[in-house]
Amino acid sequence: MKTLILKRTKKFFIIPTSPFNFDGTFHKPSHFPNKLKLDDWKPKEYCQTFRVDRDLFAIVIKDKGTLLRPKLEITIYSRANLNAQYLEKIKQEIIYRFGLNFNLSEFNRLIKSDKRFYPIFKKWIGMRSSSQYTLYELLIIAIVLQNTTVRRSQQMLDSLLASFGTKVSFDNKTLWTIWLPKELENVSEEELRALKVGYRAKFIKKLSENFVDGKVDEFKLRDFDKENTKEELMKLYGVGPETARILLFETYHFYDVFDHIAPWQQKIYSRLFYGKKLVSANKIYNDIKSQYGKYSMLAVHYIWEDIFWKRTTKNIPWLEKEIRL
DNA sequence: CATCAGGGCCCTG
DNA sequence: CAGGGCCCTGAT
Repeated sequence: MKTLILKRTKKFFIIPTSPFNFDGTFHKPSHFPNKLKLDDWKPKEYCQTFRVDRDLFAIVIKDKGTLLRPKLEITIYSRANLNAQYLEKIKQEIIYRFGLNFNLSEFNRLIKSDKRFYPIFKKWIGMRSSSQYTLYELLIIAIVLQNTTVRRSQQMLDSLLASFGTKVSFDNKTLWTIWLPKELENVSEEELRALKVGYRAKFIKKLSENFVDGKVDEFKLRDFDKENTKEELMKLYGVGPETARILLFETYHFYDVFDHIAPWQQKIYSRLFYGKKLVSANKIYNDIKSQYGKYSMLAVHYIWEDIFWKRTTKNIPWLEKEIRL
């Protein structure tokens, strides 16, 4: 097992667009927690391992501002000394991944006319859709989520990390990071299957090859429109419409990717939006689209994360049943 | 004990 | 473009 110790530090500040919600942006309680943690969070402070190209860092982000005058203090932990140019690159990467420069004013006006859910929106005003990960990293997570229960997804990611991940120590903390695509080059499908990832072994193997071969350019896609980005993502082995949708929302910050509702999502939406056990997917789709339009997925995200936040302090029986840990 | 479906996708006909 | 099959696991 590889352990990386990061001792050198550099500090800088980022001013996100206002208003900004620190905890809602840097912590998404709906995401599954595995044992070998990739990040850590407490109110006003967030840290994670952080890949930029082939380099590996750790970052600590602290909330040093307010909702309306936001300010983030970033500390980068690295092995080598970082020059100003490289620091700027890391800074821009943080800004992109967490959507720190997005203008949400139109969305913030829209939610005011929603009498029923405005109290919830108001709690999270300034929250962004974000992905702490590189494209490849989020794809790996999306693949272990496919066609299984959350408990098994956790197990799969943990055993993959234990075999191929890197342990990173910094600032009296230890977190893990996902391997690079190239590091699976000499790993066979059988070895992956031995980690009980099932038929996903082939997906992980071929997907990693796709990245090594340069079949996709994470950064080029940032300039593509939604349809083209989706098309490019779906060229990757193991990526279908649902996985593409997750990436379009979290990695590429498209706010309206509410085009498909899976049965398990349908059950949770039914409770959230109608207080009923089951409402037809078509009705949910039409209602959400007509109310929130080009911010449909973002609006759903606010309501969705809110119930998972509530779940951290109180038991919600129907939700426990639906997420099937 | 057996059967089944799950936070989809690939492949076939 | 509809439908079967897929690795494993926990629920029934």
